[in-house]
Amino acid sequence: MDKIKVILVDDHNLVRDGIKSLITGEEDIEIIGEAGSFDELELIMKRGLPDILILDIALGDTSGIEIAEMYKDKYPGISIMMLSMYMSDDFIFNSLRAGAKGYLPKNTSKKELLAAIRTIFSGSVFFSNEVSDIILKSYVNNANPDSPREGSEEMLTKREKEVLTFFAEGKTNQEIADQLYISIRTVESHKNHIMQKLNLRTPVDLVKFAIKNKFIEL
Amino acid sequence: MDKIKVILVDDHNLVRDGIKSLITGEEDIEIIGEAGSFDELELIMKRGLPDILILDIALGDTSGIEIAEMYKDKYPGISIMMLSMYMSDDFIFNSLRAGAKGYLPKNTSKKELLAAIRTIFSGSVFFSNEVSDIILKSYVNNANPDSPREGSEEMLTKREKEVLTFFAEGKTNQEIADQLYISIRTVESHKNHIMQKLNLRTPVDLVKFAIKNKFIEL
DNA sequence: AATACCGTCAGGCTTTTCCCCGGACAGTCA
DNA sequence: TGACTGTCCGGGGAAAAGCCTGACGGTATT
Repeated sequence: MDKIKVILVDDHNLVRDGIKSLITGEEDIEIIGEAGSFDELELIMKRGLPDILILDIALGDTSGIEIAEMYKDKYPGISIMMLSMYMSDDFIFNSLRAGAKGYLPKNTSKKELLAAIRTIFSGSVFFSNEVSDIILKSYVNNANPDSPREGSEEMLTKREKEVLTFFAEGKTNQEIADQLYISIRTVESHKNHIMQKLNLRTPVDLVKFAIKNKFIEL
Repeated sequence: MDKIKVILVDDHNLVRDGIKSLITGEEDIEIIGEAGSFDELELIMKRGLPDILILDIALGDTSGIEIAEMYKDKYPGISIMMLSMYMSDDFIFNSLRAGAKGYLPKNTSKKELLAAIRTIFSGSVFFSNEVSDIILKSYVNNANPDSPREGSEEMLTKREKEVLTFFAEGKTNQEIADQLYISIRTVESHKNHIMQKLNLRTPVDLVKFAIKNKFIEL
């Protein structure tokens, strides 16, 4: 039987080594490549495709989510497992929406990691109890995690995102208006729309949202 | 010769395994224990003290920085190396102030990790080029990273911290005034003082500062 | 063709914040 | 005791933001 071919993508050497050390010794799994960035990944993908891609969600340049989205269409045969520091439901749902077949926290155990790889390879999806809990809870509260969720950045238009970014960088409405060559009224409109869409109350909430959703660096 | 005794503290198994796999095989270094939380660490410290403590800066319950501060006095013989996801200068300086003898990013190489351990054990401090760059740059800009630094929360009075917290929670000046039973003018004063002390320009900066320094949850 | 949404803009008004001044009082420390 | 700092408060004016309403052309979607 062929081994399960895995490519590892994480910009932290320590994490990559951790996974490697956990997998080494398993006879049915083989790491055929590893990368610390999207560019590296693209290179090694040319040398041979894996069955499973283990992707750090918070990759430096191009995020794991973005990569997953691109590969979902480009390589439909490859299953993607997301690796994340956090059990944030935002991350989980974004991963699902991007087509990931599994979501593992970085404090996972060897047992869980191997189970996840084998499960995904068999064509199923794998979520630890903790992750499924979060998914279930959100179903209960929120109906459907697929369509843009309440308070998710996907509800915002391109322009609104621009305005939000500038604002969260500390620019005044007038400065934003000047920078975008629009009237200050328009800026106000956009901000209002954002607040309504996201159900936020104060400018401070806007800033927090922008940080949470990585519009700006903290 | 005795081996260098190391205890590993990180709440991500993968990272711990990564470090372990890097160290295994080195004859002069021995991992005598590992922990995923401060409580666990306290337990294994009772069974024997290490020479070096490798500490994740972003530990779940008690942060690595806090632990370093506590141990600096409690176990002056133990050298602490901080491990961090980010090259943020805030993290670096907080680590130094807490008495850490080294600062390593999680994407460090095996070579650097081993060099760091051995250097610290020999009594020196270890910083990669990248880290020293940041430290140097800050010296140039900022004079002295030891006494309460420019933009450090230690410069704020109790009252100012209260005001900042309320503000970063999204309260208006008036609301803050009501809550603290002071005049809105006083609130404005406090805010002004904070901005001056921290050298911040906009209210948005205030919010970011509050988040960075954990006055509020994101 | 109708509907819905996006992006743009405006008037007019209120509220809030910002800025630059000033001062009072209490506690601490040299 | 004198100097300093923290905390408190105010005036007055300028700037910014917020709120509500209404509007118009463009572009998808259906």
